[in-house]
Amino acid sequence: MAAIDQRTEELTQALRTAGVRITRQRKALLEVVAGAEDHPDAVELHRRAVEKMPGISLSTVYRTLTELEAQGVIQRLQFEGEAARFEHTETDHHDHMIDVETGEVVEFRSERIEALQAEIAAAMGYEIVRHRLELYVRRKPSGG
Amino acid sequence: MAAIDQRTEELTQALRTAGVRITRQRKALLEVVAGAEDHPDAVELHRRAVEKMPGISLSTVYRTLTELEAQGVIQRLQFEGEAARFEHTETDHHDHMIDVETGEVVEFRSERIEALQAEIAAAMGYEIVRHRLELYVRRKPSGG
DNA sequence: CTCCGTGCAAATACTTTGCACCATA
DNA sequence: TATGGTGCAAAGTATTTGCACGGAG
Repeated sequence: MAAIDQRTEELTQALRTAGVRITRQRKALLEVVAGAEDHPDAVELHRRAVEKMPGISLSTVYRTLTELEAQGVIQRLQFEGEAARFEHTETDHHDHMIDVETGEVVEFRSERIEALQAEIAAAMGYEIVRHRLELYVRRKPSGG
Repeated sequence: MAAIDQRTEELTQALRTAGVRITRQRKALLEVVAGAEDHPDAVELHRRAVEKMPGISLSTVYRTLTELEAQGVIQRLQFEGEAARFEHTETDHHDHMIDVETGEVVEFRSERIEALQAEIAAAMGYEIVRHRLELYVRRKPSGG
């Protein structure tokens, strides 16, 4: 978990530099976010944050998530009919595949799709600001 | 508008066959849906339905939209940070491009992207149930 | 010591639901 | 006439906000 601590420290410094005050609550949430390998929603993040900083409120979690999103530390995901989920900003952009049976979320990236999207937008006189691609999938029978 | 009336009539028959009772409220909403060339939300659909059937309630609109979605007559769209919008099910599947400045929604379709998506899912052992692709775009300066 | 952040509760926005009455098939 | 649909108001979710107090810089 040393890697997470280091990542948290880096984020802390970067945020402080950006003029964001690092409170115990924010520290706790940063640790949770840096350590999350899944795609938790606000309530789940709050649940985890409470373990590190008892008493932290859900409002503070929401407020901090908004701030972290603005600072580019995390990204907000909005899947069909679900509460918003969050993920830390990776080095690379990626899209999501959601297993409709299990709810499992798999990340993927396709340069070809990215390129095609830009091409399509350009052909219609637009440039892409951001995009959202979600594949709702089911595990293949795969012969047995 | 004869085309819309005919489309409404077709839908009415299909729904009746599927065991869905056609009330004045549902008739009104069907007409509105069949005549909508844009992507209205529930409140806007209600506004339009009231003109055809004064007194129709928002709850009924929501309930009917859920029913129409289940029957495959319409599709629910969920863009970022907006209330759900609805569109009638076209012959062809398509994706959406949303102009972030104006809010305008443009439909598009790319066989190549569709094929790539299926390919990517297959490579990971999945088959696609449905997908969602949204391009949030901005009009290009285009040398002006 | 001064703001900015926090917890709390209330407000908000969208959507769903319980219930008594009404209308379609 | 027997369901199933409707309007209304109230409840439900997910998220945001006003306010007085508290802690980070």
